[in-house]
Amino acid sequence: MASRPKATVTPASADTHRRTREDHAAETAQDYAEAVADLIEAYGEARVTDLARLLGVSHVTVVRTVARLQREELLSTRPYRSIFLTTRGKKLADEARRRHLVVLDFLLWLGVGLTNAQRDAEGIEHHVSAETLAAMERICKTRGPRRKRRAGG
Amino acid sequence: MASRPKATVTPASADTHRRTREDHAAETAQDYAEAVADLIEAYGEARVTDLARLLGVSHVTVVRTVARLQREELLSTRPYRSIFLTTRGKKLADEARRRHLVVLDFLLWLGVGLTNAQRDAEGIEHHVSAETLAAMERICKTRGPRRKRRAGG
DNA sequence: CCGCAAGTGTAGCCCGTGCTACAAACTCAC
DNA sequence: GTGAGTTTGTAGCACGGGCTACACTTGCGG
Repeated sequence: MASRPKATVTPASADTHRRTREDHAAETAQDYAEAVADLIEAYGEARVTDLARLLGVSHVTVVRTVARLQREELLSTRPYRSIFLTTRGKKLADEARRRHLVVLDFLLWLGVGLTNAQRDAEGIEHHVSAETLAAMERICKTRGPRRKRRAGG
Repeated sequence: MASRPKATVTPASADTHRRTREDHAAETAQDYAEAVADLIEAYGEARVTDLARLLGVSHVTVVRTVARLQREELLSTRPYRSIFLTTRGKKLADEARRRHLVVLDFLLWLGVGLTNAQRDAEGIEHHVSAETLAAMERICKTRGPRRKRRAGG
């Protein structure tokens, strides 16, 4: 195989593709930060069980992930106590929510129905660069809300 | 905590969040199918090493993942031989590439620079529902390509 | 035909995230 | 204060996917 023209795929493509464990872990972190912020806002505190329900996983998974995020200083908690966001965690949550909202708004602007817009926003928000996010914001503004009547679907 | 108002988060939110191992595995499958298709087109065959380079992971990772995808009948290969797409694999690759192109085109339409558009498309393509994809296509067409001069940056 | 480099495969490790089953702590009501 | 029910934590398993180190094939060039 030494002879065949090597797949001289530009290194860039590898870069483009590379989505490592760290990326996934970072997504999880954002989801948790966002969820904790939501719960605190809604109920005054975030508990393991509520997080589990909100995120759709077992409480065990939450416990372990919260432990990891605590190691990473995004959350803080003590055994059998509720969960808080650290300063860094708050920042992360804010960014995440902002992204989330921008993407969601944008999808609605695009004409996507609420249900799908919400679902897709969850997935997309972790993958939009600052540039794309800015473009989304811009277009939503300059062209005015084009949705309204579709908000139900 | 039996008393406090339970986080009566709509079950829907859990549904919205739930992104399981299977989702990740499915994304990987799409990436591999797409990559294999690309390599076959470009070089006539897909080999482990080329895939590794293209995807930016070690050959070992490729070998194991290819084995899994072979189990799932998306790819076929034999030891030390090159890798083929099964019928199902081809179908998956086609869908993936179509999505990819639509998303990429759309991002360019949005005014995002090529580099970021490519990177973001990689991430986003796995998370757009059929509805969103359709909306993207529609808007690209009805409003004509608004990019061109920005394709470089 | 033989050796060597490139390609491919295997062993074995780590980590994140999912689970069930079980144990411990907590809290409320009595 | 105590018991019951809820919540939280722990043990132990599975799996995907990342890696390095090492072993084996392959195929080309001499």
